[in-house]
Amino acid sequence: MTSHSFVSIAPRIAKPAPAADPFNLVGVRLPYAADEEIYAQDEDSDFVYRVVRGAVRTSRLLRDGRRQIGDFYYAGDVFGLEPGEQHRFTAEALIDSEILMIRRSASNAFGADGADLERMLWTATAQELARTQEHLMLLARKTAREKVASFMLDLAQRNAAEVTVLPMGRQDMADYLGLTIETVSRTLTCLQAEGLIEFFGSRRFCVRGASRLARMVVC
Amino acid sequence: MTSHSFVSIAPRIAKPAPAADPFNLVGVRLPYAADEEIYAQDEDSDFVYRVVRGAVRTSRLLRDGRRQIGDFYYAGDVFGLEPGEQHRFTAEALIDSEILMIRRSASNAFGADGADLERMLWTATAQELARTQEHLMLLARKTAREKVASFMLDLAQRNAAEVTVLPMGRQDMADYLGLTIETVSRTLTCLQAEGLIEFFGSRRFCVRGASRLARMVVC
DNA sequence: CGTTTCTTTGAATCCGGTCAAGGTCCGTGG
DNA sequence: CCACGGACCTTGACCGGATTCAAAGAAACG
Repeated sequence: MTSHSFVSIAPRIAKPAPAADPFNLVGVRLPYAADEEIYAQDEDSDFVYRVVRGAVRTSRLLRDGRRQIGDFYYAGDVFGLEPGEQHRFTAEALIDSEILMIRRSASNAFGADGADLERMLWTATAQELARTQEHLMLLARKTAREKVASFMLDLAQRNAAEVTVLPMGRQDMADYLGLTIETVSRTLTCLQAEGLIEFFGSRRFCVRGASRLARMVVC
Repeated sequence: MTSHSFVSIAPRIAKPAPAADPFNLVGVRLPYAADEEIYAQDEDSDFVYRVVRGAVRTSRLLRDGRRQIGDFYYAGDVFGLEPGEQHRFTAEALIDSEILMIRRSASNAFGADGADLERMLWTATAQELARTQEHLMLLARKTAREKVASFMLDLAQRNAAEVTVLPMGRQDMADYLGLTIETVSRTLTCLQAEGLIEFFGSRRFCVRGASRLARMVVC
């Protein structure tokens, strides 16, 4: 297992100014190794998390072993705010990561800061819902080609650098896209053969035909 | 179009006591005919809605005509609280319905009542997220049989009566489950042949093998 | 290096989609 | 009351994209 890959991905949510950031006031920073569990499915928890460095996947296991990945989270992203009493997904570090965690109920104990936290939780939940809806469309109504193309483009677009590093393996991609690992692999080979993307090894790639790629992402 | 079917489905969220219910304080009731639009995709809106009587579907159209149904809502359910500035889905009445609507920003204008509204919005959004995640699992990792079985069982379970009436047609079911209308129809025929469900016409059915049906709903 | 794990490729299969036709339900009007 | 028409639903035959099973190839790690 690679445990020191460096990944630089732009955050999904702009970090609030430090002064107004509830995480900085009451958060705790913890390191996690690759594949280490941050919290478990069905575990109840009162925390919310933010990726400081690294990358995280949330996943859910069905009884018969089928696995679905809920989402991937990168530096700056907030996760773990599933609304119920207990987590419906497991969260694991994809690579070596640093995670900031904060007690949700802290919002009651702080005056103005509590309101800030509340507001942040609300915003993050709303974003989470929007992202889940987008994921839903992808799963329900897209072909394997479209799924893989969306995924690669999405990843590349939140990366300033020319070359993007995949923090996850093919199996994780497959479980996110609702495909098998073989289909993902074949589709990537195909996209590369068409000159839309180019791989350097199996984890590093860059987009060659961004506009052509974008055109095949129906929305 | 049948426009006066009677549907009795239990609400997803228990109605709050009238005194604490923000809808009763500032809501407006409106009637909608079958297939009438309540709000449109990309329309921006400051309202939240509750089904008083009837049933509603939210759906989203891709450029090339592919349609995905977000969810179905029945009496007592709250909908329309997609977080962004504008709606990402269209909402339409499935059958003749009565809808209560309330201005979201009303929460700022009312003291304690505003807090109640805020709390209700939060709860409803959280529930919406949970439901969307469930829908995601269904779409990504279930076979046609499992999808249809889940759907029928779910519908039957929130119905006190012996016979359940489907407020939507086969096309709507298909667009919800990520299948074609033919596959839905075939699968229903198959489930009926196996004695798991029984149809009386194409809209009325009851579950015969609830436990066998439940067993095929992986979760 | 040798071993293990991950990825790619190939061939065969199958589930669900597509295309096409027939059947049913239901409202309307003769 | 029955005949007609249109929308919706079901069924059949065939097709194709994705899965499955199997094996080879590449990359990571000790």
